[in-house]
Amino acid sequence: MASRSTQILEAAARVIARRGVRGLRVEELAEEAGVSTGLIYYHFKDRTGILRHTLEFINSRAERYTAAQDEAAEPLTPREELDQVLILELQDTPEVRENSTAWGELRASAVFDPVLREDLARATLAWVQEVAGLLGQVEPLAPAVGLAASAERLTALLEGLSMRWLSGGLTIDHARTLMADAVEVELARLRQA
Amino acid sequence: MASRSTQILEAAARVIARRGVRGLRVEELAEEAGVSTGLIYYHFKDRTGILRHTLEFINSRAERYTAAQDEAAEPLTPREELDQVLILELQDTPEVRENSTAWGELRASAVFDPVLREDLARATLAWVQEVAGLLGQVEPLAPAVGLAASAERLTALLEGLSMRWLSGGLTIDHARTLMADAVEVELARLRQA
DNA sequence: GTCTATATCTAGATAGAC
DNA sequence: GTCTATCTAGATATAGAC
Repeated sequence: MASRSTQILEAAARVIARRGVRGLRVEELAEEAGVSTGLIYYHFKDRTGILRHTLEFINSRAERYTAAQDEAAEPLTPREELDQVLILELQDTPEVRENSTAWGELRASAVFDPVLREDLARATLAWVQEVAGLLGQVEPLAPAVGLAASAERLTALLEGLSMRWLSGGLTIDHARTLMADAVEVELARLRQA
Repeated sequence: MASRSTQILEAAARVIARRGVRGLRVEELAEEAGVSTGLIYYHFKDRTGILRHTLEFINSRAERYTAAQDEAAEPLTPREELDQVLILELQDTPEVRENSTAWGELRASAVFDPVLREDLARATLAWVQEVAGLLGQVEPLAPAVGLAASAERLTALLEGLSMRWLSGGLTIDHARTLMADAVEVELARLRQA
C-alpha cells in the first residue's frame, strides 16, 4: 500500500518536525526512512525536490484531516466548523505537530526565498477565505471587509500562537483558550458593526 | 566610535535580514563588513558565537528604539505608548526589518533548538508583561487575568502579522491597520469584562 | 589587528555492483 | 529498486605572514 516514495515522505515529515526544513539532512532522512541515501536520490531529483514533495504531501494531509470532519456522522454547524478549522491546528498529536512545524518552517523560509512565497501566498489566501466564509455564515449581517479583516487576524493569530507553542513558550491548552477567546471577540465585533 | 566588533555585528544584522540565521555564511558576512573571514574569527570564537552576539546586539538595539520614545520631548499617554510598542514593530525601515527578521528567525530556530528557548521565553515574557502593564494603565478596572490574556493575544498576533509581512503576504499598511483594530477590539473587551 | 592561503569537515550527489 | 562506496563542493575554521 504505502509505496517507497510515501514511506520516505512520511519519514521526511518526521525529520522536518524534529530538525526543521533547513535542518533536514539527506543522510538522517535515509536513516529515519530505513533506506539508503542512494535510494532517496533514485526517487527524488535532489534535496529541493524532497522538500517540495514533502511540503506538498504535508499540505494534502492537512486538508484531509480538516475535511474528515465534514464527512463524519453528524454535519457541523458553521460555528462548530469554524472552531474546528481554527482550533484543530492546536493539537498535540504527531501529525498536527508535524504539519504545524512544517508550516512554520515554510513561512520562515519564505522570508528569504522568493520562490516559496507564491505557494505560501496562495495557500494562505485560500485559508483566509475559508475562514472568512465561515465567519460570514455565523454572522450573515456582517460586511465583507469586516469578515476579511477578522479572518486575517484570526489566522495570523493562530500562526503566532502555534509558533509559541512549538517553541515551548505556551502550553497547548493555554494556546487553545486564547484562540477560542479570540474567536469570541471577533464574532462580537462583527455582530456590533 | 563604532568598534570593529560593532561593525561586524551591524553587518551580521544586515546579512541575517537578507539570508536568515541559518543562511548566514561567514564569508558573506566578511564581505558585507568589508573585512576578512580571519578577522571575524579573531573577534568571535565561532559561527555560533557570531550568532549569539548578533542576536544580543539586535535585542539591545530593539530596546533602545522602543525606549527612545520615552525620553522624547513630550511624554506619551499610556494609550499612545501602547500603540507605539505594538505598532512600532510594523515599520518598513531597515532597522525594524532587521530586528523583526531576526526575531522571527530566533522564534523559528527555537522550535528545534532547546538552548535558544530559554532566552526567547524570557524576552517574550518581559514583552508580554510590558504590554499587559500598559493595557492595565489604559483600562485600570480590567482584571489581571484579562490583561495577561489580551497581552498574549496582541503580541502573538503581532508576531503572526510580522511574519506575513516579511514573507510578502501582507503590505505593511494593511498589517498596521489589522494590528490597530485588534488593539481596539481587545480594549473594548477589557472594558466590558 | 588584519590579511592570505589553506586545512578540515560536512553534507549533497553520483557511480556502479547486485 | 536498492545498496555501498566515493566524489565533490561549499563552508567553517586555523596557520602564519605582515
